Amino acid sequence: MSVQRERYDCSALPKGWKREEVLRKTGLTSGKMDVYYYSPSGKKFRSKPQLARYLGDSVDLSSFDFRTGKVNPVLLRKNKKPRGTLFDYSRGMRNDASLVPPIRQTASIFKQPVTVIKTQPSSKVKLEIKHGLQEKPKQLFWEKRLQGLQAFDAQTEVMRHVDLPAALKAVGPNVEDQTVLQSLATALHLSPGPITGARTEAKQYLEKNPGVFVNPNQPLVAAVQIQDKDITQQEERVDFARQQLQEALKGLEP
DNA sequence: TGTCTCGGCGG
DNA sequence: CCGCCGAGACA
Repeated sequence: MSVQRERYDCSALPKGWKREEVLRKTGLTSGKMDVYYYSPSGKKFRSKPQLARYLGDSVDLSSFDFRTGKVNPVLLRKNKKPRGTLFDYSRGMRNDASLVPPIRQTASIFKQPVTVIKTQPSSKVKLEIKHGLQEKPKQLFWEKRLQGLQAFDAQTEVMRHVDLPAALKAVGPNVEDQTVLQSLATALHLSPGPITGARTEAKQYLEKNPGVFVNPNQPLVAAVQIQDKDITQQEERVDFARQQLQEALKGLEP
């Protein structure tokens, strides 16, 4: 009497997974089809979210149509990677709040971030609402939160700390060399503008009043003067690296 | 207690 | 309209 109780293989899913269709026979929703999936171990799944939670990222379900059980190349076209990109650098990246500069916190009653500017003489409060890209406020010395993080290689061995070139001097209270490096690397990675380092002419005031003398958009490193000597030195390094690469490629020839 | 089934909420 | 899930019915 009860129709279609059979579970069929589902080609879009790994081996062993079964798909089942159950027709509703009575009630207001009579005629509606319910679709279920069964894992190789027999666990029943009644929705795509439930399936996705179970499979994690072992199976990409972004183009999987739960209802039909097939891969649907069209329709779910939203999550397309931009073309021309060889690697998706965001894949596998940790969503680690400690690595992200502080973002603007806004009470949920507001529709968008609001900047309050107090004008000096009149002491009148002016509201400025910005549109488009918001400038993220940065906490002073926020890079110090990177302190103590260690890099691991593929074999999960801790990588040796890198020695800082003598020309790179830390700025700020109790900033270690490794923090300078982390701060610098982060700035190169995140900052849209040039990295010049912090101003140093006011170093004696800086630790007393960082709010005035520190530019939070720059890494915690003193401004560096690039000289011709540095440029030629770097050119030599690049030259050397290219030669080594050439040698290595020769070794790969058949 | 576990499974089956339909209702119904919210997108 | 439909995906998803709660919960009643039933064993």
